[in-house]
Amino acid sequence: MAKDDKDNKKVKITFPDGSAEEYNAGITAMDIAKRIGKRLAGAAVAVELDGRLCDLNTPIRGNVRLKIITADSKEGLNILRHSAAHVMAQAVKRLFPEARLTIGPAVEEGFYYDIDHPPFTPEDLEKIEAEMKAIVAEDQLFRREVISREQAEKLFNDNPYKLEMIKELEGDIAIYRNNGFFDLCLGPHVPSTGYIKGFKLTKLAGAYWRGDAKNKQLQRIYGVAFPDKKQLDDYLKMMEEAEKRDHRKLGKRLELFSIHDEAPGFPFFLPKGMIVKNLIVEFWRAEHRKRGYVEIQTPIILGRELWERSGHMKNYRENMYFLRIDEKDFAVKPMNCPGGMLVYLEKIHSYRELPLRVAELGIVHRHELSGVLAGLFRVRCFTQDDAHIYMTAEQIKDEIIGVIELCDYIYSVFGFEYHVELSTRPEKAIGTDEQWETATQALRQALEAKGMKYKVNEGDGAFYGPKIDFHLKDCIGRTWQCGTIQLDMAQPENFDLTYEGEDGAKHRPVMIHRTIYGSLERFMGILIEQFAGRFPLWLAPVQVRILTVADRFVDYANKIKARLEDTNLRVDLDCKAESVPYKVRAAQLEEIPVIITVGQKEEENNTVAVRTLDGRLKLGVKAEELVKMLRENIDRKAVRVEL
RNA sequence: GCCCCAGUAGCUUAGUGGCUAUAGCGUUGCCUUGGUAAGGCAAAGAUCAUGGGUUCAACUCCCAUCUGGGGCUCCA
Repeated sequence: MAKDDKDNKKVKITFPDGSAEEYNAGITAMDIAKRIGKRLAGAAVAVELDGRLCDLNTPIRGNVRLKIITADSKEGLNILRHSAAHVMAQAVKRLFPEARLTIGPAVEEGFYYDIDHPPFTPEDLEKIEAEMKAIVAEDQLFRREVISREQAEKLFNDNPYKLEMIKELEGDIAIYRNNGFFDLCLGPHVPSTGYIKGFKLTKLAGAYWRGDAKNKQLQRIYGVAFPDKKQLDDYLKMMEEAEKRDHRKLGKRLELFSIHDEAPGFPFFLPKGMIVKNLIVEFWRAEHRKRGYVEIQTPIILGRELWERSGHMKNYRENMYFLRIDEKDFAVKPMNCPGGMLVYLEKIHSYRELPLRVAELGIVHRHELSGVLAGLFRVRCFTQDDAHIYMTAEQIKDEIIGVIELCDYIYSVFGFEYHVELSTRPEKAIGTDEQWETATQALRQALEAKGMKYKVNEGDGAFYGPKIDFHLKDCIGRTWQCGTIQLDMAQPENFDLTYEGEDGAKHRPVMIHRTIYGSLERFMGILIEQFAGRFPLWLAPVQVRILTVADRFVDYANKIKARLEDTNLRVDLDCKAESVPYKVRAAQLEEIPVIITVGQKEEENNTVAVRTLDGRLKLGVKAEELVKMLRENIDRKAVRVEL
């Protein structure tokens, strides 16, 4: 790009819609944004010049493709949030000059900054927020400066973190100044601090330098930021609403599960939660049977030698529970695979049996760090809907595609959206480079064959192989890994698994571990939040509640109840001496999908009055008619009851 | 495990160095016999998470432990 031709030269600027205009060289994107302001959806915050993000006040000296970035776009929001992080850092430095800044990126909904300083208190947070408001009110300009390495090292000589970062940077170094504050930063930024209109500091946390627990713990301050106050308020309101769907609260209110001090991280399932759990298992079994899986169950406690052989003693020990019985060491299984291996080894397998799909709903125990436990999302004991598939190398791709399809189908029945990640070789790993390469390629190819978008997590695989993970969202937008497909080219070696090939010789099978729900517990947590406790009819613990208008209709109510129960519906009866509105309200609060009322009119005409959760009422319905309608809703696993 | 915050009837919650610790929901009993999101009255229900300390006096202040929440690290 030309540098010094700022004279009266014209530059040609091409816009994303293909149109082009000529301007005097040296014009800034800000000027252009002002001229075309009305055509922009939101406030201009930055610009993309030939595909590179730049500040709005960058002078344009050559022909370029130009795209104005507005505050309502994804990039625009990131820029705004990153600028908010700078403002926060500036506020912290004003209030706590001895604090050392490290890094402060934009994240989804907001930003954070990691700061080396003794822990902040919630009162400090308020002060910092007030100081930020002052800085925003001052509307300070953000100015980019490119300096040499030496200048940078001098400027940040009191900050070892920044010096470490400078060392890793190549070429000249960019800093941003606003008023007296400066920070190492690639940019771009919004033109001035006044752009940051709706923000709030949300939480304090400890975080390790470079994300490594061996390093010093820093103080992380999180905030959210939006282009205006209204969007911030909407966001805060939405979060408040979302918290009402928290599975921990609903689990208690709807009597689904409980967790006690006597067993932290080990959930109890209550009768209603058990109904839901059993139903999702039933569904899972049916779908697996259709796809040629067989099911086994292996012990929860297995001898130490097995874990030595599988490599778990070496690679997973910290997470395992041990016990000693009759002077012999045992471990409680953290994974199902070693048990599955023993089953495979029980007989000689032929190539004709492959792919061999062996499923197991295995209860596993893992000693997770106390700080990570979270309701049903992160527990120490969970049921894995595991399966091991043994196959030939040629079968890998099709098998993985089959699992991807099964996952997609099952999630779609629940109406879940998900995203996929591919994780590659971690530092702590067994197996050779070639094995890892082949295995990772196989997963990649399957994903590409299905045309799936995926994110790559370098070094995030299991110690025995690379994996594809399926992530589902909870009510506040956090994602949790549920389904997983893990290629394992190591365990078949460890256990010397073989099959007899067409040539009569022994061959090593390839094996995958996979789950769909991941953990029944975690999946149920997601399920509860997804439906906000209002389960579809086929999953509802109580499908129909019958209520009586007065005591003298209890006999008739019982007759109706027996009738419905004959068709396997889950029905209960409320004949409390309370008013109808009272009992209707109670049933609605329990999220019971169908409420039946019986009184004089119903008994005389041998009918019922049916109310659904949406408040709709249907009078004079015959019992057979109702059963037929409910069965139809259950059979197609309808999300909302339609009568 | 680390950082920040919290812990009062089954649930939601008031309270604060000082008589016997609020209230609503729920539960139980009685009255009411009703028509689609709360009828009335009454009773029972709390060693204020646990253990220490400070004080004439602690639910309240301090320390430790446990548990929970949000992050970090880790992971289904």
